[in-house]
Amino acid sequence: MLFHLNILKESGYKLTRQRKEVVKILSTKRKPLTLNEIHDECSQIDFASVYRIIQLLTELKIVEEVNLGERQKRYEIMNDDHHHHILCKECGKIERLDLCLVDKIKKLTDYEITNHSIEFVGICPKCNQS
Amino acid sequence: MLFHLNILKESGYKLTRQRKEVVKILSTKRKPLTLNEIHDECSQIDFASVYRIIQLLTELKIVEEVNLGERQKRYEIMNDDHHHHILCKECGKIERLDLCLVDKIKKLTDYEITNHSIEFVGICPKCNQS
DNA sequence: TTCTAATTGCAAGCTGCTTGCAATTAAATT
DNA sequence: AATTTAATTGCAAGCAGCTTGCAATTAGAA
Repeated sequence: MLFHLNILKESGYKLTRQRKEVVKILSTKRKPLTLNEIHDECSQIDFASVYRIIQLLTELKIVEEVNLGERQKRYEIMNDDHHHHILCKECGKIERLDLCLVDKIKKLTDYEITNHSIEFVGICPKCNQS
Repeated sequence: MLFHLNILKESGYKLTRQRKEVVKILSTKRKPLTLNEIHDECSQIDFASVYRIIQLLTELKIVEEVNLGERQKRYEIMNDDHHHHILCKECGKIERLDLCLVDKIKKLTDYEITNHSIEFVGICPKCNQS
């Protein structure tokens, strides 16, 4: 929380009531929330501001985008414990997975896995030259 | 192509001009396309029909959803060669990865990986009971 | 306390689906 | 081959979730 606010400050951004509240919500919940869920938790912050704050926090790597193939993206506070997620198709519950090797997953969880996705984003060699 | 059309037929769906054309486009391109890209390739098919055809093809597992964290989902014809993808942040190029173990990826590609996601979808034990 | 550039709230607009419904059509039946 | 009818399509309208321009507000430097 304080650590994350420092990143904001040190990067030259103002510590507004709105930014502090959004960071607080994400730090408390510690799970991937949609923009709407974050907005719902907020007292008196416009949706557009939540949107812009989350954009900024993502750029600064204070939060991380989580994409579970739902209609909307989710956002989770970033710590140094890299992990992934598992989503229940039926009830929508999202749990956390602390391991990321595919083969081990089925042994590690009691879920009946119906889908998984492993996707990478990066810069291709051609783009990397220029 | 014919194989995929048979699945449609055997599942009791009509082989319409529109369905055949969408399957043909996906079979020819053999890469993940957005609804808009599919619609653009079509001659005279309404967007809503493309949408409903893709929904059906996905249910029948003739096509597979591909989620690369973009604004829209993509859809790719499904064969028995399970694979994943790598997207270039700069130029948007999407390449195919025939391996799916994370650690090996960086050695297997010349991309500079900036993000990856491994997400699972399934049925949680509680939902599985009921 | 004053000042000013950064930030916010408001309102309008956009993209990418999603749906209801009447018209059309594939294919089963005659 | 013609008829029939339930499935499928096109059209048009609508919606969720984001995105942006701009005037009002405010954090924090002076």
